[in-house]
Amino acid sequence: MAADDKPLRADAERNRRRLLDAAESLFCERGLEVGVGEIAQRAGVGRGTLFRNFPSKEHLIAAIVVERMSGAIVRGRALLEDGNPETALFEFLEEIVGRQQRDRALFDAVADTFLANPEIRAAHAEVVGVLDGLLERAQQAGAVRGDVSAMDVLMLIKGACQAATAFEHIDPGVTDRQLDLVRAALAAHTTTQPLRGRAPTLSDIEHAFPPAVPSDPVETATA
Amino acid sequence: MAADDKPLRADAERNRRRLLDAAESLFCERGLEVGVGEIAQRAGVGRGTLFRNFPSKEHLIAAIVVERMSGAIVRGRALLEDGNPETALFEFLEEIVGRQQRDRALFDAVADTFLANPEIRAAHAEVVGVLDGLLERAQQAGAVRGDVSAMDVLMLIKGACQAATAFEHIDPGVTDRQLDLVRAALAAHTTTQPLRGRAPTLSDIEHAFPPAVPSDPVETATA
DNA sequence: ACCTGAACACCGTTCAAGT
DNA sequence: ACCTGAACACCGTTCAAGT
Repeated sequence: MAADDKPLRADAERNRRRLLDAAESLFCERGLEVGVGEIAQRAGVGRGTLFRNFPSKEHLIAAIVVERMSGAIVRGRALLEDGNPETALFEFLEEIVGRQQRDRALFDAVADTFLANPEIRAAHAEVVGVLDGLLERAQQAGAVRGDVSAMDVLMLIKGACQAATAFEHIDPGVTDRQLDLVRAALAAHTTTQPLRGRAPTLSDIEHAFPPAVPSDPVETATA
Repeated sequence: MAADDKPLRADAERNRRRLLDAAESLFCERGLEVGVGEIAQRAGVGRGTLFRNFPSKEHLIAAIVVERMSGAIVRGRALLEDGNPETALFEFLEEIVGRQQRDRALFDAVADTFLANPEIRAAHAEVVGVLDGLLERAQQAGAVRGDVSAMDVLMLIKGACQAATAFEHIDPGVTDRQLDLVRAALAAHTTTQPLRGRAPTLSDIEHAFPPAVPSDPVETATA
């Protein structure tokens, strides 16, 4: 619901793209603290145009993150089609983790924006959906233990993501190494005791963030 | 090296403590974006006093993080004394992860500050040291696989940390669950293929951040 | 030596005026 | 409809004046 409702005027659409491209490359180069002024300048538009397209700088960041995530989703769907059940899951995990490496702090912002931004929540839900498909196939093939959920796995690869963003340029291979450890944790033939608690699910998150207000905090009338 | 060099005047020392306490509780309550003005006010001092004690807001945050980390270090040392080799390691991991839960975004800031702040690097090195001791004992007891390093483990628990900060209040038990998965990854009796790459070590980090300049970027002469 | 708060610089956001 | 850039608000940081 929402997103591409009104077809936008031609030049407006073009400006929006330019802003996204400019922001993406600037964020990649120098991190999230680049000013909106510089972004607008690089895009060849005024500052006001940026805020016409995106309600705030955070929304701009969120839009880029969403684009990145949908890239991963496409890859994941392809793996669901052809990939072999036993390995496709881990190829998808590598895909996700690999994206962290390219965009530095971009994904760090997700943790915060997560809470508020509905578009990111939607993209996240799709990632979990694809991951769930890949996971179930791997489980039915007997390659992965049956008592874990997609969100279990998503949390598990956080360490690999950190390795990718912070240490890959120092020690190439840490990321693969972390993923190997994740593999070991998910191996089906473990004689380890069963996991405590219940498998976390998407609705746990949805439940925590009700539709909510359009983000503007209600102003308290000053006596 | 550094830290408590000069014994500080009595009132100055007291102001420093008040600032740390005020900042700690305010950060806990409303996150890192609380203004320095409000922190100084809560501490009962002027804004200037804050910047006399801490070169920047980030340094203030770092100082709090360091205090928290040394709390964990104390606990870890105690576990090295008496705790039994097979379980002490995981008790320490629970200790670390538990701290994330209490302080919300406080530890998120570490990932960034990490790079620059030497005091945090020092505290971090101590954590790795203690963890290394606990890990080695567990390995010699045959409870944990022998091919992992302390930093391997530190990265692995990142997922558990995220669970602790973001999901524990929704689904109590996720953190324990994640730690169980870490346990499975570290189990000695895995028949999994060996890990790729080499075990990451502390000197990998040290090597990446040379003593460095006092943080002020050299100004480029104009024209 | 240390404290204070007014002043400064910077950056995200808005909005009246333009096309 | 959309674009623009000057103006605004906010916040981290500095510094001259005080004790």
